[in-house]
Amino acid sequence: MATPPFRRQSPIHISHCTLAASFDFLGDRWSLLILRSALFGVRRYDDFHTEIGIPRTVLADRLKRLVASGLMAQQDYKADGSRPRKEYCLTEMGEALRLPFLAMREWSDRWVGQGRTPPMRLVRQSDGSEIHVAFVDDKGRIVPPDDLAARFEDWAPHPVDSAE
Amino acid sequence: MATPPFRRQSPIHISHCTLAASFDFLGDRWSLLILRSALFGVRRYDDFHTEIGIPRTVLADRLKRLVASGLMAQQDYKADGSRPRKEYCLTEMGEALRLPFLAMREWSDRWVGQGRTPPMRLVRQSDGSEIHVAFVDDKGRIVPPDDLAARFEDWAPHPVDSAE
DNA sequence: AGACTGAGTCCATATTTGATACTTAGGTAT
DNA sequence: ATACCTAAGTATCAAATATGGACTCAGTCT
Repeated sequence: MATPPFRRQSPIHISHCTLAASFDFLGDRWSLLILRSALFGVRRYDDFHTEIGIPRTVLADRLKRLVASGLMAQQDYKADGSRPRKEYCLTEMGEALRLPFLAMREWSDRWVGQGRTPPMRLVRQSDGSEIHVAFVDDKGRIVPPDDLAARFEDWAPHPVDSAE
Repeated sequence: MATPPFRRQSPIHISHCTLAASFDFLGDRWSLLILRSALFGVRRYDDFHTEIGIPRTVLADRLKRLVASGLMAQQDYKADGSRPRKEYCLTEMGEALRLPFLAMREWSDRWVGQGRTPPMRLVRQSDGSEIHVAFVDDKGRIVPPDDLAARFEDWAPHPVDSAE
């Protein structure tokens, strides 16, 4: 699977592709940056605003969409000396993005951060050993990328309802 | 690392974050869809156009950006009975996106494709066993997500030059 | 009561998108 | 050699989105 053969069409039609469907609600720069911050633990409107530099209108819109698509949920909180407010926390669905985002981070550290020491490393809490994202088979062995193959199911087409 | 503590700021400033930088050139719906098709083996302008339904002007723009950022390269090709043309192939850098994209696909099959049988599975070519994307440590053992920790380097800030 | 603050909304302008039509260049058939 | 065909683009322009600044709102603190 290292490099796929030339094709005129993808084997999965775009209207049946959950990956393509997910790009509808998280496939834009601002949503991705919000999710990045959220995965680091940021939760509040103004914190997203100042950290990301996103226009307030766009932030309000994106948070609404992220909540609507189930990635984030509003929660009440109350800081001393101020009135109760809402914060935006990742749901289990949103939290599950950590693996793909960390895979993406390894990619960007390697290919965008050209030789610079990555600012963050992942380690095993228990013994401090370095951690990476990789393909593994069902016996827990690492699979080299060129031993990969794709199997396509014969299925009655059920279009993905574009979660929007 | 299961759920990170609440923070007012991300530990990595956005201007030093290679992940955030990469969202500049691939963090939009169309670029992501083009890359999805490209990872399946699609290479030609008109094939992208008809498969994705992207407006021709936007396609031209996105291909230009993807080439400029090093993810794709133009190559000559010649089909029988027609004149030489250009096609857009993934570079090594673009090909390396397969892992993060497949991680993302597993996520979307699980969370967007709610219980439906995923249209594609990854298997080991050699023995057909099922393959997934996971965290592994340097001894090749799978790491459960809650045994993960992040280590931040003390580094002199070198802003990521926004590859644009 | 009045100032403060986080969390938004409103509005005018600038940019991007999307749909359709047009252009280009070499190969092929006549 | 001429006319036609096709993939790969450009041009144009109305409609949709994004941007940035000002404005609103509702509890808290003084």
